Amino acid sequence: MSETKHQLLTLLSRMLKSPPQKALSLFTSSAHQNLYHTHESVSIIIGHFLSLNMLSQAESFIVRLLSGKITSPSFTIISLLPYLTNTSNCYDAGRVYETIISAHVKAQLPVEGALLLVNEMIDRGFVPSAILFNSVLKCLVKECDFEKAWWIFERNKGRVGLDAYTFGILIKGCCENDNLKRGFEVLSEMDRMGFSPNVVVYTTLMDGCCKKGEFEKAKRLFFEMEEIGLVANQYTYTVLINGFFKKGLRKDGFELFERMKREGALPDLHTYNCVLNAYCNDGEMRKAFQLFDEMRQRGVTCNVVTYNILIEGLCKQRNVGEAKKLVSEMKSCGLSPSIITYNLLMDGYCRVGMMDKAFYLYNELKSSGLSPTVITYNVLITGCSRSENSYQVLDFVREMEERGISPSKVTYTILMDFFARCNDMEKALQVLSYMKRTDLVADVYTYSVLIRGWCDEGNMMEALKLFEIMGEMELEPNDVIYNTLIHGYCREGSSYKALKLLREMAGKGMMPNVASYNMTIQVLKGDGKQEDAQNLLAGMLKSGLKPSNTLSL
DNA sequence: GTAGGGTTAG
Repeated sequence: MSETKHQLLTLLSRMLKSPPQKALSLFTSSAHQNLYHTHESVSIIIGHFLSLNMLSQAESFIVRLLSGKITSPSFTIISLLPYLTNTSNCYDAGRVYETIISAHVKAQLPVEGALLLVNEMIDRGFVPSAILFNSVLKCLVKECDFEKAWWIFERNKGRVGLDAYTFGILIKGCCENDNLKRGFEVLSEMDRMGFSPNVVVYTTLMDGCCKKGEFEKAKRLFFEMEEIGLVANQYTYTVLINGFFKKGLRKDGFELFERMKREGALPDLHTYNCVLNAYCNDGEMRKAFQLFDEMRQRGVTCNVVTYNILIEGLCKQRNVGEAKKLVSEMKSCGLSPSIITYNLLMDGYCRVGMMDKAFYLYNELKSSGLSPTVITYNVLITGCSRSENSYQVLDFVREMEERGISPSKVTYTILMDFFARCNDMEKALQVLSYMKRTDLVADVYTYSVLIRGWCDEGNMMEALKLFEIMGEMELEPNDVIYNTLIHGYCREGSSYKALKLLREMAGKGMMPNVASYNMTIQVLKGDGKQEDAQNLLAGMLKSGLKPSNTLSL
């Protein structure tokens, strides 16, 4: 008999005679001696725990096994299972399954393994608890495999434990997968199956409605929820308030915030951050700071996000000095600036042309242990490309790639914009073809940059080609693109082409800018098309725009 | 301890 085999047998017999904790320590210390463990030795430990109803110990032991911290990683729990659940063992096989599956989920192993075990468990006539089933469902939804989660639910809903959480997880999944309709179906299904929806379920679905811009549906859910006697909590209000603000419904957002306070649902950190963000986006910094005081007076502790919101507001107003002071303030409150804080402040400095300060912060963030992100580089590259530091643009591209950060669609667009502004459309298009070789797809912003480039060069043929490609790709051109093309056509004196685009954009409900109107009217006049010019002027006045002073008819 | 809300770049 080999030396190690002898050691193992000795160990096994000692473990069998010892109480669980002692057995475990014997096992753990043996793991350092390069002993090759077998299913028997591992199952003795787990069996000890299970037979003494020490489920959490068994579970944490299995988690350690699964993460390869106890024995070789090739030791899979699934191969252990037959030893634990065979008929000669006294353990409750259902409980063994629950313990192992739960450990599997906690160890964040691929969910397929857990699913396999759930199915096996069901096939052997055991009923997974709601807690267990939910945790597996949640994993599937998290891994963006919602269809699979749905299928598992549909297939097993009569054979597993279910509760309100199950439906909450499914509704969240529906919303994240852009399937609001099915979210509502889950809510009815829940009712049909005899489970009462709770505030969380309603809140989740309301959040989904808001994110899809379906405010009427969200409001209806809110009323429905109150009708069945459920009381909205901080989450419910915050979801709605944030939803309103995100869609520009400022008045509704502020009204709901006041109502929330009246109803006694105390706004918390998230709520205040939402409302603060709304003020900052409106440039209402005075009101933002009043609210900042209010939240602190009410004992709500602000966090890094709160400061980031205020810092962004100040930076967007070009008040980087005050923003910098807030960073010092947050530090003195014991809050460490996050990478977002740095990105915001660097962006602020870039916007006011203080590139040296931005570079200084870039070095500071690196030495503070934070890692620059693709956004960090996008900020710096944009800053360089629009300042005297344009020679540094490619240095930062190189640096980000050296750090293993892949350029995003935004990075490529910034670079296209940079070359287009240098009147180097050849390079700009090279960037586009480079981007297409990755799996990134050009969007409206990308095309607007290139179209503006061609228009600035006076090459309307190429600009129009890109405009047509956008149509083929079913990308809806925005007002920036229309205005750019209109300017281009006016510059080359093509009054009717400009007029056609003006009408096209108005037909799509977009508002041409004043310059587009002014230029088109002037070019029409130059072409002797007085009637068209007059009509356009009338249309312009009707939509509330003021013609420029230089316009004489 | 199994479900819900807030911040950055073109």
